[in-house]
This record gives sequence, C-alpha cells and structure tokens, in this order.
Amino acid sequence: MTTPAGRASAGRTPTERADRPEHAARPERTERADAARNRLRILDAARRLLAADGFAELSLDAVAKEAGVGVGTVYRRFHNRAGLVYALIEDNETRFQEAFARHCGDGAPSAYERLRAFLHGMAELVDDNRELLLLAEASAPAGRYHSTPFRRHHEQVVGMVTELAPGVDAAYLADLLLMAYTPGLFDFQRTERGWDVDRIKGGLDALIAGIGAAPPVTPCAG
Amino acid sequence: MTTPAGRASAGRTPTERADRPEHAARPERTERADAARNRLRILDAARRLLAADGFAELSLDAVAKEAGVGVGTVYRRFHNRAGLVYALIEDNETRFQEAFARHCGDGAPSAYERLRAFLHGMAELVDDNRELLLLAEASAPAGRYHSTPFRRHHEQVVGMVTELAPGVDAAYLADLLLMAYTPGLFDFQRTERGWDVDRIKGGLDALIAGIGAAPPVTPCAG
DNA sequence: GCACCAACCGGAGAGGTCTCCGCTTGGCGT
DNA sequence: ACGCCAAGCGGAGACCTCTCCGGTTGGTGC
Repeated sequence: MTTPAGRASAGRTPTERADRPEHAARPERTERADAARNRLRILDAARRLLAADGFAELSLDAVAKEAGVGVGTVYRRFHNRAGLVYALIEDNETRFQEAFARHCGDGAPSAYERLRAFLHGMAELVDDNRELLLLAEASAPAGRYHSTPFRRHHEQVVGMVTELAPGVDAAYLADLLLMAYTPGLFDFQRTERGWDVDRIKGGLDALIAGIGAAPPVTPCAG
Repeated sequence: MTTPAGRASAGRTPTERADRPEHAARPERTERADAARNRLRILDAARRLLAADGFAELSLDAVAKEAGVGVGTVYRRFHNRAGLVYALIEDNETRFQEAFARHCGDGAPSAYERLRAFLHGMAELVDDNRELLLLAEASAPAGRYHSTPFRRHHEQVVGMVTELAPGVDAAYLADLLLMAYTPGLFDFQRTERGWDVDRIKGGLDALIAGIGAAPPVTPCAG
C-alpha cells in the first residue's frame, strides 16, 4: 500500500489550485525523503513497542517518542491508531497471499478445494496474528471492510463461490464466510468457547460442502 | 477514535475488566435506593443526549452532568461507555423477543420457518437500531459476544438449527448466522454496497435452505 | 546556484475516558 | 431510636487521542 508510484508533478500555478475540489483526483505525488524516512521509523517503533509492551495497549504518543518524531507526524501519516495498525497488518497479508498462490498455483484444484484451502489458510493466519488483529478491530471495528486485505479476500472468495455454485448470491456469501474470521469472534471461539482451529475449519468445510452439493433452494430428494 | 476498553495503568487494578459478561448479571444483593434512582437517571440522560446530539458521540462526562451525578457514579454503574450503550440496547431486545414469540407461538411452524422468521426479524431490528448498535460496536467490538442478547439469540438459533439439520455443528453455524448482523457489516452492506434489507434476508434464506436440504458432508450425487 | 512553496514537522492544547480515594448515607440489627 | 458500615457518591487528576498552526525544508524551475 505504501509504494509510491513515481510520478512527477506537473507544474501548477497556485491560482489553478483554488477552483478545483481538492481531494477529487489528486495525482500521486512522490513522497518526500524526510516523510519516507519518518514513516519507516514510525512503523519500526510501533513494532518494537508492540513486541516489548504487549498488544493490549499502544499509545501513539509513545510511538512518536520512540520513533523520535512529533505526534503530529504520526497522525499526519497514519490518520489514527487504526491506520497504523492496519499498515502493520498488510505485511502479514502479503505473506498469506504468497502462500495461498503457491498452494493453488500448481495442480489447479477444483473450486471447492481452492476455497477450502483459502479458508483453512485464513484460519491459520488469523490464529497467528490474533493479538494484532484484535487491536486493529478494537481501534476501528468497521475499518476492516474498507481495508485492502478484506477487499482482496472478498474478491477471491466471490470468484471461487461463483465457480462452485453459480446460482447463489456470491457477494453475500463471501461476506459471511469472511465474517467467520472477525478477530473478536475468532478469539471468543478459541478462548471462551474453548474450540480449536480444526473445529472452525470443519464448520466452514461443512458449510461450503453443502453449498457446493445442493442447488440453492430445491432439496436433493426432489 | 475512542480507547477500547480499559486503561491498564502500570499496576493491574483489582477492579474487574470491562468486557466481562456481567452487564445484566446483577449480584443478589438488592440495589440501594439511591443507586437505583441514579441508574434510571443516567439511562434517561443518555437517551436524551443521544436523541438530541445524534449517535456519533456520547461523552460520559456529558451524561453525568445531564443526569446530575458525578462521573464516578456513571462508571461505577456501567463500567464504561460500552456498558451503558449495551444497557440501552437490552430494552429494544426485549421488544424483539416479544415480537418473535408472538410470531412463533401460534401455529408452531417448522424449524425452517421459525429460523427464517427469526433471521428476518433480526434484519429489521438491526436496521432500525443501526446507529445505536454501531455505537456499541465502536465502544467494545468484542463485548457483543458476551452480551445477554447475543447469548440468547445464539441459544435460540442453536435450537432451531439442531432441529432443522441434526448433523451439523449447530453452535458454529449459529455463530456464523448471527455474524450476519454484526452492526459494522450490516451498515457497510446497506450503505457502501447499496444493498437493501431484502437482499440480506434472501442471502440468509438461501443459506438455511441449503442447510436444511443437504446432508452436511456427502454430496447428493453420492 | 537560487528562490519559491507545498509538503512536512513538532508540540501545545482541547476534549475525552476512566481511576482513585476521602466523604456520605441507606438499611439493618438491636 | 440509634449506631454501624458496606455500598454508594463525586470530582480531581492521570493519561490518551487527535487537531491546529507557526516554523522549517526538500525538490523543482529557472
């Protein structure tokens, strides 16, 4: 998300700037050197603080101090705590995508198997990053739906579901499937309900097996 | 935006963490008269403020002032903002339960029809209380799973699913079905995706129809 | 080089959440 | 009636998030 597309700015006179809506189609400016340096510093400081103090709390004031920048700089860059945490998350997401692609690239399995592999992979990913995801959710519960990882996951699941069961509302089902990995729910199931990851995988397996097997409304016996 | 639940100062305080299941679990001790009076005052003040200023913000300082009590009193009673908001929600929940019972009490429809009615009713309930639910979720995303309404809903859905499809993991499926009404998701679907309530109802209908129709794992063809 | 200026920086301050703790009081036993 | 005391009260204060804005600087056109 952070890679700047190096595009030189066309010289603009200040008068032009006034009569156009500011955030309409702002061409991507290259990030200034000091800004880039500070962004890295902040991300690094956050990781350090998280590792040291645990995931229960993450004060952006503290992050700023650790990074050696002012608070304003942190907020300018990441908007709010949720923004910072989501930026941290994108990293892990990349690794997941690679693993999933590797898993599905060869052999080209059926849609069912790919969906199953995806869902199982998600279970492991969420389990591994539980604390960070919980922090992200606590910071901005609704932020998830707008996040790059969620959107990408949704797209992928829609594709597989469409292939698996052409009749169903794939977009809706994808939402629901992804909701299985809402951090708070997942943690509640693992911790409070005492379920292991296999139970969750199994529940999802059964669900998608049913979907793949049965036409959406008419019963099998019919 | 707002800090999740607790402050977690250096030394752990002996006071209980906030996201415990205890909202409605009042100890057997009878509430003192002044405490009861203040609780009502606070609830009332909160409703008044919400109606007047909108649901975007609800400062407990302001609630305390409006109620004519100290901040400490508010926090003693409701632990944190989430607690106060969930207390407000329980009210609407009661009305929903009554409607659902009335709907299902006579005629004793099939499990499928009862589940369908329940899910549709939830859709309306969530749609009607979107703002309040969003506020609750923002205050404590994980608090939902511990709340009395969620637990009751879960129990009810488990019962209906068990009856409908004895082979499946009813507890897991109930979780998933209820996640369809996560406030953030629902609002995202309605607002951002531009879906209407019927689309959501329809998606759920198809899902439970499939579940009722197909045996959990073996495909029809087998 | 040099001048210009948009983007960037930093930190004071507004406003919120929640805790701490000394004072007050309702309800009970006698 | 009366005394006791756990439960309740209130608000100062610690700490946090996020905004605002005057001063600074990297990168560009000339």
